[in-house]
Parts: sequence; structure tokens; C-alpha cells
Amino acid sequence: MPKDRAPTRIQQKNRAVILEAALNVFSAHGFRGATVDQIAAEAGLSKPNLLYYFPSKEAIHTALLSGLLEVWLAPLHALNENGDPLEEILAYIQRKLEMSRDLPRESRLFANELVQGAPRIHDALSTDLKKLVDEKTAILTRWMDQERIARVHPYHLIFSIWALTQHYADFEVQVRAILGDEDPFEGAPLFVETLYRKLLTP
Amino acid sequence: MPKDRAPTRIQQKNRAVILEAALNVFSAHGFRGATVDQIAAEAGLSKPNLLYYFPSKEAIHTALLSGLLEVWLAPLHALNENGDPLEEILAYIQRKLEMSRDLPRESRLFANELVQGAPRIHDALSTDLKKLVDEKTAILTRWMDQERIARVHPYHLIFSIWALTQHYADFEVQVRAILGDEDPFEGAPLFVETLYRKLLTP
DNA sequence: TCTTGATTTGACCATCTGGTCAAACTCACG
DNA sequence: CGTGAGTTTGACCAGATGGTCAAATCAAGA
Repeated sequence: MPKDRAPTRIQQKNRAVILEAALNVFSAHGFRGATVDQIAAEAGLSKPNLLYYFPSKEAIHTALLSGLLEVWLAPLHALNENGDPLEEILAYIQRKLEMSRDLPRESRLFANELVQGAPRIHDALSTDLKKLVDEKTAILTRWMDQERIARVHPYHLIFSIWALTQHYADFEVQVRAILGDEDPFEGAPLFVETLYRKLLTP
Repeated sequence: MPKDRAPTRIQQKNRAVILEAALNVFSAHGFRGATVDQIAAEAGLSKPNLLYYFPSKEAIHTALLSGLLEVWLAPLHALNENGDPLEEILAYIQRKLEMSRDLPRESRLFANELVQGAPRIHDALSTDLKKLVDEKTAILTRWMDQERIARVHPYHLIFSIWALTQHYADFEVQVRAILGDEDPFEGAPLFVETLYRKLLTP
């Protein structure tokens, strides 16, 4: 374990390589299903070498999750009260859909954690996430009060957006098994746009 | 392992007890995260005793999944071409929502499997499930052709229903972290009904 | 070049885990 | 009540897994 100096070039590279490998493995097999050997192999390092950069499997997982939570919530963060309500919401949805397409591993990493009761990020959910969602639903509610979008339960509106968009990443096998050759991300954007336009147009 | 006679009273009871325990453990920790000892403890049996009734951990998991797949797909199966289109679809959605509320372990069992690439039920997805969905989307398409519901991509319509309804079971921790005391199943039925009524009314 | 800290590794360990087995026990029924 | 099949268990095993450690190797600044 290096002292707490500025990270060397090698440290920077190897930490990044490890996190990338860990993302692959954890997202595909969950925390318990992933093995340190697997991550090390994926990263092209020996196991002891990997454990030189992170003290434990748990530490890698935690570093990954906390590092990605910000990225994951950025689109919701960007929801802007001063924009046009419907366009803001639709833009949020499209951004989430793009993330499902471009960052499916990240989506599955969180899905794995959540479906098993979020043992490692429960705190972040009821603090950071709840705070962000409360903030944004307040905006939604104000828009509804001003009759700029139709009135619906704001929390369930957020849940529905998460569910719909992340479904394509989290349950990709199922979607592909049913769609066959058709690219899910061909029809999805139009479908969800139609859906939320109809739902929210006052 | 008993011979292939008719199952004794004890066999019947213990198999059921084991499957119930396995449902608890597998749905909470995934296949890899569950241990045979855990399932045995939950079932109130010793590990060798448990393995007397099922030859392996894998066998228990398979028995569970294949036994529950039918239950899981029953609501979609019940979608009836001869009923009123919108009411049929809304009834399907409400049934799915009830299953999320009443059978969350079953939902998470499948979610765990799917999010990790469905290594153990991939076949059933591309055969049984695909067949059922193809059948039912054909009905939806006919309804759309007859202009009895609005035209949307039928597969994405199905996906959206799955995503929305199962979200409440699969990601229950997250929903609860955000809703706090509020019961998710208080607001959800009205929300999803509104959503699909607006989407599908021609 | 030399030195010192950073990096890498082979060997190793304790624990966990899925699974086996022979022996013991229980139950239903003739 | 005796008997044979059905049931249960303690002891055990092999392989996997997370993690350690001392020794070897490397890299960069003096």
C-alpha cells in the first residue's frame, strides 16, 4: 500500500484499470458472484498486485459505486426549473435512455445492488438520493400547480422514468430474447416520448 | 434419494418447505450469493438432509424457477382478445401490480436471474416467453389496426408494463427509501392506470 | 550509478462452500 | 412387533476464495 502521497502515474493507471475490470465483473455477476481472481485476470494483474491497490474486494466495490453514483444521478440533477417543463422532462428521459444504451454495465451494477436490498448503499439512498429526488419532485409539483404539466403523483412519475429507461439495460437479455434482431434503442425513444407527452400534456 | 414411487407425506412436506426457504434465500441474494447451508437453516433441515431431497443447489434453483415461470406469466396469458381492449390491458397491469405487491420474492428471483444475463433460463426466454409475447402482441396489433387502442410499438408497450409494475418489487428498497412512510401501492395503481389510459385511448 | 521507495509476485493460509457417505434412526405396514 | 424402505445426521472431503507476506524487481531522483 503506497503512502498517502500524490498518486504516481502507475497508481493512477492501475486504479483505473482495476475499476474498469471490476465494473465488468461486478455488473455481470453481482458482488457475491464476482471473485477477486476474476477481476484481477480481467485487469491483467496478479491477485496480490490488485490487492496492493485496494485493500479488499469490498473496497473495490465501494469505490466503484460511490464513484459512479454521481454520474448516475447527473441527468436528474440537470433538470432545470427554468426550462420548459415538458421539454425538460423529455430531455431527462432521453438522457436516461442514452445512458441505458451507452452505460449498461453501470445500470446493472446498481440493479444488482438494489435488487438484493442495497446492503452497501442503503445510506446513500435515504440521504443523497432522497434529497435529490425531493428537490426535483418539488419542481415537478410546482409545474403542476402552475398547470404547465398534468397533475400526477410526482414520485411515481420519477419511478416510472427510472423503471422504463433502466429496464433496457438491466433486463437486456430478456428484451433481446423477445425483440430478436430489432435494436431496442430504435423503437424505445419514440415510445417513451409518446408515452410521457400524452401523460403530461395538461 | 427416494425411488421414483409416489412421494410420501414427508417428501411432499419437505420439498415444499425447501422450495419456500430457497425462494427466500435466492431472491434475497441471487444464485451465487445463496448458500446451501443458508437454505437448509431457513428450511429447518440439515444440509445433508436437504441434499437428500434435491441433488444439488442448482437443482433447487431450477425447480424453483421452472415452477414459478408459469405463475409469473399467467396474467399475460389471461389477456383475452375478445374482451374490451383497454379494459383487458388495464386489468393485466393491475394484476401485475398486485403480483409485485403480493409476490415480491418471486419478482426478485427472476430479476436476479435476468440482470445477470439469465444464465439458467435463457432458453425459456427465447422459446416459451417469446412465443407468449408474440402471441399477445399480435392481439395488441390487431386492436390497433381496428383503431380500438392508439397505435404504439406493441413490444415496447409490453416492456413498459413489465418495467413499471415489477420496479416496485425489484427495487423496493429504493422506492421505500424515497417514499418513506408512504405505501408505494397506494399511489401506484392510480398512476399507472392514468398513464396507460392516456397512452392507449385512441 | 546508486539508493530508496514503489511495484510485483509465488507461495501460502484460513475459511467457506457444495457435496458425499456410512451409520443411525424412524415410520408404515404385514 | 419385526422388517425393510424411507429419513436424518455427524464427520468428512476437495476445491474455491479472500487475503497475507516476505522476497524479488522496478523506477526515478540525487
